[in-house]
Amino acid sequence: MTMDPVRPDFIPDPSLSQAEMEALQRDIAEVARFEDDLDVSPAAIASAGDAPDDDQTTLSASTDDTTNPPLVAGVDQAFVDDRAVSAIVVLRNGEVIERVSAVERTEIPYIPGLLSFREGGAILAAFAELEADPDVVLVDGSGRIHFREAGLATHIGITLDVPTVGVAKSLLCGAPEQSLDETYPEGTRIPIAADDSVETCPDGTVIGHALQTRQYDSPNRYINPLIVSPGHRVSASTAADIVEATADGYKLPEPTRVADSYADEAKAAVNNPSE
DNA sequence: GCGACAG
DNA sequence: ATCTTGTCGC
Repeated sequence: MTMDPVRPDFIPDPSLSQAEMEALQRDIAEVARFEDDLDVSPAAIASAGDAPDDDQTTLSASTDDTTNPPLVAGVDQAFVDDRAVSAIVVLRNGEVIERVSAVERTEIPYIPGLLSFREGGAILAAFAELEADPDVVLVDGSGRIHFREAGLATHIGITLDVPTVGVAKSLLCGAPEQSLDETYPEGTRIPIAADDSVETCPDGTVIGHALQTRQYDSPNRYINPLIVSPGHRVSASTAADIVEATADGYKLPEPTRVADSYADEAKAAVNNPSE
């Protein structure tokens, strides 16, 4: 029971023309669902260290959530020449229960807006090796915050029909409701609204948030917020809730951090076939 | 034409 | 993303 495409017709094909890629993204955006349709509540997601408790403070955690802790996966890529290394880790209660990786040749260069056609193949190859069935997947990059509302997280979510969240380190498009050049305290959420750069939905639609998962106490140093957006089957606010629930003292949520280091490890292995 | 642009 | 030394701060 591995994760294979449920919608083969949406698999990112790097041999398509740019116009065809964009057309495919519009089709994806039409079937993408930026509403909650997942089996877990953010409150039931425990980070490393805090195991589920039975007091009544975790209001939205159901009995089932406590019995079957949600599985949260993180995906990240590293590159070696013309090859992409995709790493996936699956966490339960903040602990890694599975990790897989795959290596695929990159067929096209990085083009803003078409990232899934460069990295998608390696990511899907890695998912085909995964045995766990994650409740939600954190993908490095944008989801709905995309020119055609079909960023990497959305593309992967639709192809595998799994709930996904896009976690990016910078803003691809859209208009923050407040300047992102200021220093904000931890927990700050700034809505990102669609503007003229998002051609598939009405201006003003909230397509994601800038989320300050970490911030320095006082110095003249500051940390930029993460850019979080729905991939598929998750709403903008829940996407932010999930990232906040999986953050554990660092800017990046744990699933993403762990996938990050695993990708580096897998990359080292590609450079050193001996190990 | 110019600017902007996840990883 | 990747190439990289030093440096600031807890």
